[in-house]
Amino acid sequence: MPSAFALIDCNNFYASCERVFDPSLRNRPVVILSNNDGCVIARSNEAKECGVGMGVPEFKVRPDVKRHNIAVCSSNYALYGDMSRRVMETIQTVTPNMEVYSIDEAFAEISGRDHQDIIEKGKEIRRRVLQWTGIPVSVGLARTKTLAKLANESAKSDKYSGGVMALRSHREHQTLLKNTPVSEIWGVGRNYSKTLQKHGVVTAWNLIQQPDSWIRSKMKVTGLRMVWELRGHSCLEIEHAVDQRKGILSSRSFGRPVYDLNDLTEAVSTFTERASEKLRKQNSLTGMITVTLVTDKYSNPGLPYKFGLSVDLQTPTADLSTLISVARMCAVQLFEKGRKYRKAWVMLTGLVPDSEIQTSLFSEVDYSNRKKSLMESLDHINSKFGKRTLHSASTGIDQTWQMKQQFLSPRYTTRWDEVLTVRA
DNA sequence: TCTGGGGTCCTAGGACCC
DNA sequence: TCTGGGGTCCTAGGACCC
Repeated sequence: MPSAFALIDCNNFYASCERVFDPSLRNRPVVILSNNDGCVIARSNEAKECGVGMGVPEFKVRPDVKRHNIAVCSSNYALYGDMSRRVMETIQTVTPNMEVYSIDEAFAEISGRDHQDIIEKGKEIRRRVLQWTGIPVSVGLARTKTLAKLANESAKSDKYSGGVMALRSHREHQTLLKNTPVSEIWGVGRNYSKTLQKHGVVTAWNLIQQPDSWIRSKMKVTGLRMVWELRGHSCLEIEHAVDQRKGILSSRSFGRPVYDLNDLTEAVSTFTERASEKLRKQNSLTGMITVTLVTDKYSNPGLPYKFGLSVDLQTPTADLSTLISVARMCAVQLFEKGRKYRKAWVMLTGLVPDSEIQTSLFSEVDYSNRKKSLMESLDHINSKFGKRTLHSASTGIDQTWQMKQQFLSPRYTTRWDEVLTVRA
């Protein structure tokens, strides 16, 4: 039975989520800002047409916002995360063999009696997701994941595709590669793109003509794999296992510059709290914690603006108070009076499953059963009654450094007190 | 004044050992 | 005192993704 890889991608996902619950946004350009309302991270088609660029700082788009009556939203990850789950569950009802690739994308393997049957299933995914969740998606179908990505792009840009595009014939394959600049290939970023163009490799078609050894020397094995995929040899499979993260990072920019050690340790404690929550959620312990303080990188170009410190924990742990005390110690050591801090991050690495605690010869086991059950109760209470119901005192009360979210929509689908009111 | 927050994989090079 | 080669492990950094 023939089969194909599908890439299902939500159109302008964040903007579409906002529109599901606020119909007044439907015929207006919409942009979504990053955390801290810093820059544009998503745009509706109309906003793209108004010339709003991706990643542009918020203050630079203000004139456009005014001129074109653009709706501006802070990012609402509680809403987007929940909508994403609904979309993924819907896709799975059509094709169980799927991989959640990101918050708004999924790969799937679709088999059918023939090509036409496969395309019909692609259309069914699109129809069902739209009907069940209100989110429009595009579907690209091809022999490899990388080609499915490209097919998806043309499903989006081609008005007549109906949101579904399949690469079937040799000719279609060739035409698409000839029309695709290297910079648009999945796995080619800014740097590789520059190198390739310098050597006269401009389109995907040019790229697949190059000898393997040349590609490997320029773009390593990952690049070579990608080129094979473009040629039509599948090298990347559907990955089901949601594997464990290898590192956990928690960080935020501050809503205002921070000069004070107290504010800084408060923030670092908060990020440690969040990171350790993620750590326990995947049943891991961490062996190393890194705290980094970030100052304003734009005011002194060229000078160091990141200051980090890593501590080997001797024995892996997931205990909040241990982690917070180490993280605070790092912050105190890194802190220098007079610096203008913009951001901090806490990274946990050297993760091990909590079933495999290895006790170090020279120190006590940190993550005792007593601590473990304390942490379990903490996580349980917070998941039942809401985040930060119980939290460490060191994370502060006022949190005046917290990020800005001036244009936040309600968490319609995950909080009872913010559910949409149809008629009040 | 104002510039996101997560992640992954790969490689080079240093430390160390035999 | 001089010397080689091969292996492993770890880390930093660079590339990429959404």
